[in-house]
Amino acid sequence: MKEQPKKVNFIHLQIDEDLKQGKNNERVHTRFPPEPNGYLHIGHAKSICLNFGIAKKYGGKCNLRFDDTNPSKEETEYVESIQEDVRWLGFDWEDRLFYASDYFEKLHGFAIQLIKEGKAYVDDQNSETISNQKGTPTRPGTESPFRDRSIEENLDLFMRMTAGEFDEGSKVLRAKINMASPNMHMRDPIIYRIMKAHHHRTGDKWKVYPMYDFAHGQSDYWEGITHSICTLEFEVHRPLYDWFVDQLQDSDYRPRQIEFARLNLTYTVMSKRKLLELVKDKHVNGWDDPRMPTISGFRRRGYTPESIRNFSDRIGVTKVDGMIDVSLLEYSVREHLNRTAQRVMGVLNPLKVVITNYPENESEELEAINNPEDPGMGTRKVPFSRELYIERDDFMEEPPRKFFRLAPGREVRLRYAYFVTCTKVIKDENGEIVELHCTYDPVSKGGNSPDGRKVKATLHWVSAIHAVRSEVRLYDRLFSDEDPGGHKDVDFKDFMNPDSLKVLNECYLEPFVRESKPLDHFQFERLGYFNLDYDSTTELPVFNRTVPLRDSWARAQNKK
RNA sequence: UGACCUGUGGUGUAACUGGCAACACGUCUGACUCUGGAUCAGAAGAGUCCAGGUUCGAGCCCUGGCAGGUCAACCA
Repeated sequence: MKEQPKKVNFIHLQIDEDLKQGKNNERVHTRFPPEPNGYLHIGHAKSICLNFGIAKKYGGKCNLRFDDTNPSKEETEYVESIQEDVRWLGFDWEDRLFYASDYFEKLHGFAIQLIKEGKAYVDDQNSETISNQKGTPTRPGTESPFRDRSIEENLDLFMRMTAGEFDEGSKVLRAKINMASPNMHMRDPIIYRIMKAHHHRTGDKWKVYPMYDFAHGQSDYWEGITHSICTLEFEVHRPLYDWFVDQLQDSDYRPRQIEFARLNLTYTVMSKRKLLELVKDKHVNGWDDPRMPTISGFRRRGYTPESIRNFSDRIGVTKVDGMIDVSLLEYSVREHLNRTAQRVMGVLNPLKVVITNYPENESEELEAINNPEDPGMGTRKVPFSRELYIERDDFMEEPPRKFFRLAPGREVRLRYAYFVTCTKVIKDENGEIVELHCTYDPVSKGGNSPDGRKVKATLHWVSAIHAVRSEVRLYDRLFSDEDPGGHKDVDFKDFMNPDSLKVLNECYLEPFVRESKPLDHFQFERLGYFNLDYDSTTELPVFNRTVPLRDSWARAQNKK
């Protein structure tokens, strides 16, 4: 499947420059370093495509590393989902699956080294006191009274912290850097804290855990990462990471951190904390709810890896913090699914049609094209009979100008079938239209008119007795505001769209869909792209609408 | 009253060591069509945050502003 030609971004340019200068023996090695504290979202997909994409472009490597330094938030479930998502997106870390916890021993040794060099000390103060002494961005901090403890005492205390002799929160290990630095992160950052929590990989072995800032840069260093790509908010951490690597460095090799702007999408939230809240408080049905911007949500919704990769490439990579219109994402799926999705006919809001001049108890099979964009996908047979369903929206008793579909006395084409003319409208006692009578023209079989007669519209339809009754779930944006998380005084949940999920139970699809497996993609002609959901049973298939087709009729209506 | 980062059509990105601001999405026309889809053809829309400066020439360089973002978790 062809993908767009890859765009060059500023990171590629910097790598080119590094290569030209012969840095790091001209190696290129990146990594994708998620914390396993939630499911991956589309913003992570951008980072995954970037990091693995760079490795591919430069003939280098890309590691998958879990930054699992906080056992209180991390779980194996997340580790597994993350691997599944990265693989599904089409990327391979080969044998390079790592964990920050792989380095706990080394990190601990490094901390001891810093203590011995007089570059780290144990502080007995509580977090509030330490925080107050840090100062503010505009005012320098003040030094801790424990800053000048002897190396021996520091060593002894740190070993006893490690042994679990002290309570959580009673002591921390801090790097001794500069309390007056204009960069807050250099003001004697905490590098180890006491935590008596069970770790998903190291179990109960450790009573002290390294802070992320103390683990991340060193992990990159030990893995031989050359380009540590991360998001903008870590820019101010870079001097600290460099400081730690300075204490370790034993050659010319050094990872270079490059920051880029995280992805923001309109009408959604993109923070794990907020997504977790939606899941925990049951505002959605789990991390893979098709309305979620998670990779698993998009997968279940019917997005394809190709479309997400193309999207990632189209949005580019910069340091400008912007907001991408979801319509670009939708364009990306439509573009891919248009070329690849099996076409099928399905009626979402059925209106019964009786072809009065078609014989009773008879049926025939008509040939339909599986994908007009790809003749290689072949054709299939669609059953036709006297009683059909068409879309309610495709009939109007009093059609306005420019409504081309069925109306009393009007002739339209039933796709791949016949020309039919509406002869009678049947209503119930409430005046509700319940059935249409039509006649068909037998010589128009297949949908062609031998006499060259034109018809303004082609409708999709399903033979009533052959139809597969299904449930179809229609999704709309989860939030009604462009930037639900961007309001200071309003909680993002206040913007939740009450109509983000609409379930239709009386949908009729052509028999072809019986063959499908969960996640199979279809275009329901004239409606949109859909895929089979995991919730399907043999009695009741369930389909998700991935994205509707562009609909210029509906758009024209909306403008009024 | 700090440090760091960022300012290019509505949105997202381009513009090689200065050389007529380009592309995509979106929007709007029209053509074609057995999907009011797709496709094709075309249009509108920015003079690059502002003000100076250097230069034959500045989105790119310099100076000074302005605006936005990030940083004060024993989170990552």
